Amino acid sequence: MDRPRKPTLDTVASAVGVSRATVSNAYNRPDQLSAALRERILATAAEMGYTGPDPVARSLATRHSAAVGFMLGQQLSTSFSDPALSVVLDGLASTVDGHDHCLVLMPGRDRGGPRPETVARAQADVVVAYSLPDDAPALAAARARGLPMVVIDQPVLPDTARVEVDDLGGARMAATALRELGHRRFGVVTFALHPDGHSGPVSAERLESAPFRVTRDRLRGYLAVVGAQPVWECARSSRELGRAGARELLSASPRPTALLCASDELAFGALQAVRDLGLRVPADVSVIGFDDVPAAEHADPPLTTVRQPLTEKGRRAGELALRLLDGGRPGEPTRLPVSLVLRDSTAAPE
Amino acid sequence: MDRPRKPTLDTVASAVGVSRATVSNAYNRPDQLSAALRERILATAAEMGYTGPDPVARSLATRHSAAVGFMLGQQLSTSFSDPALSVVLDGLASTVDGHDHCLVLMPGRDRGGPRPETVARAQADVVVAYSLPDDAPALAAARARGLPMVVIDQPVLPDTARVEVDDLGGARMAATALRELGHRRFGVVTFALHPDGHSGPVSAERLESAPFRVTRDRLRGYLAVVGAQPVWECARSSRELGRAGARELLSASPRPTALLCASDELAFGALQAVRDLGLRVPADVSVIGFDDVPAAEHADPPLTTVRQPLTEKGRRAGELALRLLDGGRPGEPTRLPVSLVLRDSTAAPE
DNA sequence: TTGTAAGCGTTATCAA
DNA sequence: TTGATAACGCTTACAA
Repeated sequence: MDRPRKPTLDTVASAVGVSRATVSNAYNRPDQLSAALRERILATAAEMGYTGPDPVARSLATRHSAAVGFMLGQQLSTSFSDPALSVVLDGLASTVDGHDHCLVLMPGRDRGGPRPETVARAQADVVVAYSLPDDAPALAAARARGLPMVVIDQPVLPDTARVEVDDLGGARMAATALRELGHRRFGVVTFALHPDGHSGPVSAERLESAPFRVTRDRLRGYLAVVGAQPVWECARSSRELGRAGARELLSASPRPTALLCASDELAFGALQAVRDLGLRVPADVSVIGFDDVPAAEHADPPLTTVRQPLTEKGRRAGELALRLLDGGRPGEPTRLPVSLVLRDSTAAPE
Repeated sequence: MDRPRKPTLDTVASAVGVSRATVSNAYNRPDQLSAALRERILATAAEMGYTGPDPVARSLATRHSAAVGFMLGQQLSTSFSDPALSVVLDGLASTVDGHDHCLVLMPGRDRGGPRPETVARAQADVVVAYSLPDDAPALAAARARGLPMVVIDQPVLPDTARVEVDDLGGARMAATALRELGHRRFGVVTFALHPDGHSGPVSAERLESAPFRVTRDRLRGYLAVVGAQPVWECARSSRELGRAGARELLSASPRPTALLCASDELAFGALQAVRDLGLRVPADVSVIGFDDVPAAEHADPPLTTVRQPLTEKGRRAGELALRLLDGGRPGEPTRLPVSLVLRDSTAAPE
């Protein structure tokens, strides 16, 4: 079988007996040629099985690809499984969707982010980076390419648009509420401070050198209020790891009366850990989360947590991305408010 | 300011004093030149701010872009908010991630799928279609481009790889279980049969002409067992719509003793609707779902549902996509098993 | 080990 | 309204 070479603009052009430019115009600038000719071109094209300009060639010529890239510090699949992240992406997607751009999710991980080669190859006109460590190679790669960038949460980079939240203040608020209820012995469960897969207790030194700004701030916020207290780091923000971490913290004696978690996912695990030990929330142990993901209010008991406007965060990032695409300047960082949502997982210690 | 034209292979080549091909080799085939020369080239490149071959130009020359496209019948943001879909995408993403391909999510909606123009422009080597109506223009567009395609759930198309599940059998199983418990009066809550945004009661004619195979099969499965019973269609698979639909069905008299839902999301809404009316699940009304999303077992009460292996579905689709990418043949459809998971939302009628 | 030359399939500018 | 012609930036035989 003689492989039937795919028709191109040229093929169609010579079939119709016009120039390539004219065929191009038939697709891109209908007003540049007579309706009759255009009709004829389109008909012949259809007949030949030509589906219109090749997207890659077009992108090469126009130098843009109508796509928004997205890079994150975890596995690609986290985009769909982490509740907080997926709400952010929901917001981002709805913005991008409305403007008919594709959303390009980049794979891979190298010290907390896609590999630089991946970034160098990704077909996108702008990228949004989600909570990458300050030193992620992916960041350098994106900059080097000169890709406009919007950064969610971190890091702070010159010439990038930014959307962020007051993690420090939120954490402080949460810890303060607990202290005012009378709690004095705390345990803190956090997700990764460093992209090294470590799980376990956290030293002050490890905390201070952490490249994940968000984690660092939430932790600092907690500790600023409650003083030096045991901290357990989980490699990822997952229920399972939170459960294990909380169990470790709860095995200390005297036992902490309150658990401060860096995310709702971890808090859900902590809730489970308390039950595992035959204890009750909040009678024996108070648990507080961070994010206010949709599941927080349906947890058992409903989770007290620090709310950040996740959908809005994604939406804003999307708007900024589109603006950069149009040649706009990054402008001042967008700072979204946080607030404490009191539910039933917290109470005064007995 | 004189806009500093971005350096290209050519620029670098002449700066180093070699040919363009050699610079290209320095990046793509390190073994084709001496280490020393390569070193020199890379150094000069770095110095000039050249970040390596432009991805679009490279794609044009090689005719592939290391990206897997994904198209679905709902808004882009559903990818992150629909529990069943996001688990499927989780599986797909983890496969794609491991092979260092980008995942390109296509936006837009036109009769249940991205607009054909969008598909024509998307930069991907293969596309995965998720539960698109048989007549979605997006499908034709993808075919026309000659993009290899893997179809999840539907439609059945020649020359495409396929992953599917026995929706009909699963629904039948669920309905049978309820009948055997003694239920005789049912209500059925379904998501869209047609991509027209309609919500309300469903006629037999509307059911039979439905272009959404999955919906049709689940419904047929239910009705085959329970006979002609009232069906309420929701425009989307959402808790809110499920709640409203269930409320309608429950207002009939005599009241149905069991609600058959086409998805867990709808079932969660139905659970709520039963409570809204001051009734109890399962004492007054039994509720059954479909999918077995993670939240099903944590629902109140834990939801009886038809399990389909969602993660596996995505993972298989990913593997098929990668195989097609390597020039493989579509092969036989992959059919994944379903099973009934009995939890606490079903019981014998009083 | 390096270079030459012919693509890859478009868009865009400007003249006819 | 249409057509030359020159980009766009790269890969890859094949020849040197």
